[in-house]
Amino acid sequence: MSADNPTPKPVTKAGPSSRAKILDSAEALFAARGFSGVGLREVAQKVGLGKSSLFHHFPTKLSLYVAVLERILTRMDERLEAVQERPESALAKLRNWVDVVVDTLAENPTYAPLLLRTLFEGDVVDRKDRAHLNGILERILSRVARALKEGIAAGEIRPVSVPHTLQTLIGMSVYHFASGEFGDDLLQHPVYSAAEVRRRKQHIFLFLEHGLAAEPA
Amino acid sequence: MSADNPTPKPVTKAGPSSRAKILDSAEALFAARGFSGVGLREVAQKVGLGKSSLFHHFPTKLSLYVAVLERILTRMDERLEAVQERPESALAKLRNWVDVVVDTLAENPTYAPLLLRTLFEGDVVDRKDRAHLNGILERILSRVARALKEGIAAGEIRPVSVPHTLQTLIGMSVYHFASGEFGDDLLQHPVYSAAEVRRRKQHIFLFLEHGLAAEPA
DNA sequence: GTCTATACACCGATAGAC
DNA sequence: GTCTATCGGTGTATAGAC
Repeated sequence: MSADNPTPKPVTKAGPSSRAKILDSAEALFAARGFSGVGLREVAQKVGLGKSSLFHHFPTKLSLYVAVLERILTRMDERLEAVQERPESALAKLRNWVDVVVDTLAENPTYAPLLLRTLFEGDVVDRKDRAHLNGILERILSRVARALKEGIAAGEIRPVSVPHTLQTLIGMSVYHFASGEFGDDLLQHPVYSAAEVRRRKQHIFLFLEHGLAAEPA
Repeated sequence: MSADNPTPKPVTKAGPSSRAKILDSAEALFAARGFSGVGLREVAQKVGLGKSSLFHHFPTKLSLYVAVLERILTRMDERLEAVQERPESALAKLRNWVDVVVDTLAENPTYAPLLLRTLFEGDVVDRKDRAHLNGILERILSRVARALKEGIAAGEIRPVSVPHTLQTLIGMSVYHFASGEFGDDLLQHPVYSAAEVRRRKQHIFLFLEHGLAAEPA
């Protein structure tokens, strides 16, 4: 792919590398205004470099964007990988993953907007990069899909459509934390406040277990 | 607001006005690539006009964008208003609205991406226009919120957080139909195909009523 | 109401000095 | 590895003829 490491990481640490600083700044800006809405001029200024210096680290604007996404997806994947998968019930596994995903999104307010954007800004990323990013994304989703299938096979979970359920889970978590000021207005509290994050988790858990109905069908 | 009608509608019809044709073209392009990703040159070309002619109908690019959004929100609101609100159960009302919203999104593939975009492209629309658009949006959401509150008061619905439930409903409907190629890949069928639209509705209905659990708690 | 011509800022990207 | 200077192109928006 087009966002390889030019410098394979200075293990001899000496503060954050320029590359990391560029990624951080670009992540914040792309999350707020999308690929087309951000100019490299602005990124460079935020990093404290000249515009042309960016091209030493990333050959094109697109490669920078892809590198930002790759870092986010990788980090999310790593955190999910670290979750213990003891022989639990499928719903308990699901609950654990929701817990980690919500925590990760809540701790990194750039993640949800950027992830959601790339789902329908598909036009900007070309086929090759998209395939690479989809690979990481698929690792994440396949974990959940497997748990759903096992739960259904065991009779623990209704025979739902697995893909539609994945879409619902993404909507309940990623969309919520990407909803910006609209979400703040709706909740009448900041979406990213500790209290609302807790409420969101609770809402998702209970929704998964009971839906809306008050009395069991 | 900044997107008023210069020509207050030619009731003497003679084919679609330039204004309507501009709105149609802009809607398709903005849905696909967002505000910053679309140039007026491209819009004008799609309409079959010169670039400068657009400024006769809309004073700025932003006013065109706002006009597109306003038209979508208004149409959605009108369709929801037409739904009979007989003295039904709260869950039945909810079901009716989900039915109409999903149909409207499914029949107009530009709606979901554009609606979802504006939620976190908040920076582009200024305060005044945003207030106007939020007004229409609020009319839509308040209907659902009222039904939820009534259902909770009547003991028909669990004592959920109303705002969080609204977010979940938006995620389940708007996000799903905005998920583009990613959604197609996940479902392994086109999101907008008749069969998948039907499945989505069914999925939402059953999820609202039961969640995921197979056996009543 | 549509056109051509134009203004001027910014875009992503390159060349080459240091 | 960062800089200045510059390239060609496009961005929104305006002026003014028709």
